[in-house]
Amino acid sequence: MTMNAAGGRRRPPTIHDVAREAGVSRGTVSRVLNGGHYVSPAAQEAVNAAIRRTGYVVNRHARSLITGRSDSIGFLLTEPQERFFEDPNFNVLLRGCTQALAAHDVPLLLMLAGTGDERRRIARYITAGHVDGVLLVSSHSGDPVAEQLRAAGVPLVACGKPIGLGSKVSYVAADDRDGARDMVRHLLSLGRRRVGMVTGPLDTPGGVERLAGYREVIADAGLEFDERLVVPGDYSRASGEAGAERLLAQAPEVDAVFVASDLMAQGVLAALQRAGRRVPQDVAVGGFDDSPAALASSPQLTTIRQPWDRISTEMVRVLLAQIGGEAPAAVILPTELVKREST
Amino acid sequence: MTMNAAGGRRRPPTIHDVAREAGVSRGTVSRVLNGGHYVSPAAQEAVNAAIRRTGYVVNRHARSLITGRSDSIGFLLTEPQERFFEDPNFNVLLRGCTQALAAHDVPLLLMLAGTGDERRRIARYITAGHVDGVLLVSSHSGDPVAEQLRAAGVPLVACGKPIGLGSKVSYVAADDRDGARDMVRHLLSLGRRRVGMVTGPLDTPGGVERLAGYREVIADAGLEFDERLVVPGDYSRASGEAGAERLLAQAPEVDAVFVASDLMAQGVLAALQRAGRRVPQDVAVGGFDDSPAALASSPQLTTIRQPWDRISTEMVRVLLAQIGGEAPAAVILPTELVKREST
DNA sequence: TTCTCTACTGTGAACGCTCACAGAAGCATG
DNA sequence: CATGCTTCTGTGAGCGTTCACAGTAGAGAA
Repeated sequence: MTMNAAGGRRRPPTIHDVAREAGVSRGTVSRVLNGGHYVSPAAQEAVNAAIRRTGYVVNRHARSLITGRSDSIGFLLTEPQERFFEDPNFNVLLRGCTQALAAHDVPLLLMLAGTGDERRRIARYITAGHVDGVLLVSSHSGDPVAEQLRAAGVPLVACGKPIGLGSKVSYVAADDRDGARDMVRHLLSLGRRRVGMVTGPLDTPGGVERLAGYREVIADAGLEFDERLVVPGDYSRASGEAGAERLLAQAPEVDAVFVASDLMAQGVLAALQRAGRRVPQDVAVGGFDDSPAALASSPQLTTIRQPWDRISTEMVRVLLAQIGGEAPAAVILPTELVKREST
Repeated sequence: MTMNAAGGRRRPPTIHDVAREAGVSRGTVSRVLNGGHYVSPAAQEAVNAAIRRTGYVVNRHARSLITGRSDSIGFLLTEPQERFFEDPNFNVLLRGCTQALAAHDVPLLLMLAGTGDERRRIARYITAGHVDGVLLVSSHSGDPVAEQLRAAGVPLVACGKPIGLGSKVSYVAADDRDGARDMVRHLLSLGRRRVGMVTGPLDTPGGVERLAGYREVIADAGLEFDERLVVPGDYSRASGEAGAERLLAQAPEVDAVFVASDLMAQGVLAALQRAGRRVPQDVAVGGFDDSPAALASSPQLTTIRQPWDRISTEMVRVLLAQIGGEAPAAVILPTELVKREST
């Protein structure tokens, strides 16, 4: 147990070793490590060479102990676990954030809060200062963890506009309403006049906004809003399937459907197929997200692309800025209509 | 910047504060924190009360600095990113590991190594000792990162038997061969005699083993192995679709297909449907994984359940044991046949 | 009583780093 | 030649913990 255990690792070089190797003091090495201000080019070079020779890597624990920063951030998901399993958008977002953070050399701690116990544990962990900030995915309203973190003054950036939190919390979101408008306009431009909708959950901002966009365009086109054409969903595939069935029963004359997520749209496609409706000939179907599911389905889905790359990049940028002392910010990014086979 | 910045957080209580509050010394508090051996019940109680009163949470950085442990582990995914986006199994595994680690109060760092640069950065990060061990998902052979970590003596547990790494690396895997045998036996028991297969990638142990199980049962049943009935896949949905098309072209008399993953099976279902074959009447289809995709497809897939809960739990258990000094171990877990609509 | 053993407690040092401060050197200005 | 300024460098202290060690108190044995 002392010295090197079987197959053990040698004691890694410290800033001291580098200093000795470079013929300078600890302070100088530290300055080089932290931006190199007030360091002569000669010393700069000597230190860098010594770092390369020794294979030195900074000990983040020692650094954190004194700076009070942890130099790591948390990715907190408080969605119910089913959505996490089912929805590839989370993976895309997660990957984007990981990459964006990697560029800043900041590790990402994954925190999945399903049960209440987990929530409490994670909240304690975060408020104890073990992460400098939190990327939050929690679209439903009234999330107690989010509120607790906000109250504790933890830098926070939400994905999508959070409902119920004060306006003081940063968020990055796609322009849901505008995307919905684009899609419904597109469906109308195909000559469809009985355009239905399967909504997202209406306790989420995305769900509300996409429905609002639909209503606006229907009204602008001089069409009457028909309640029978709008059925509720919860973003899950199953709810899309059920929604389409209900839609067909309530309003069999429907000739197009705007579905508030690709995952639900998959369910809609399945239900339409079962009912013998051809897509897009009989019913045109438009999704939302441009998730991998949109390409995997057949026919491939026309959909609204959410700029996930930019969303993740912006979330990280805003969070790091906030950690650096800047004020909270809201960023809304444009969406894009992607035409494929289903319309 | 000194004292409390605007809206800032107060300096959290230290072990010192707790000691003073409890009327004992730092050492005693530390002992309570680390298991409570050689501490009188009275002191024990006083310390716990003081911790509760002060809201003390241990400073992990200070602890890590002296112990040399980071008390965190990495979840490293070196799969190509497409699979990560597409395959819900990763999410299930990730969630399982997160939960299992949470029970030990160990945070999980997510590391996604797509490009070569990312690989190098992550390898350096890990070998620098910033995590105590690594949960590895990298099913393809010849993974340079994995080999590097093994060589550096980093505790490592792979998900699935790693090809090409020395036998010194721990792994946890489902019994792929046995699962395949069960499925093919099941298909034969339905009276099918022209049983095809879409394999997984044959540079992965899972791919190899599932094919081996198929061959064994075909042979045991006194049937002849027919090359035309076996087509290669790579676990992706698209490859399942292509595989089924090829299978129908090569051996139109096929009356059952064992597909090496549920995701591919979704593709197979789509291709069969397009070709006008009814499932299961004309062709029975069996998948592998019991991923969420199996329930989402229609008809719902008969499949082989991989015990993901136990896999993740065991991975964490083995890894922690190894960090604690135990020798590497291999764990193979039984699978289970789940009958649904597709057979 | 005296000694030994066990159960428990306190104290200094150290982990590797950053930060504030004190100084040194070079150069221009009075 | 003193003075100030700028640029650079080294040093000591300290971040919050654990660990090894030294010690104390009480119980039981000699």
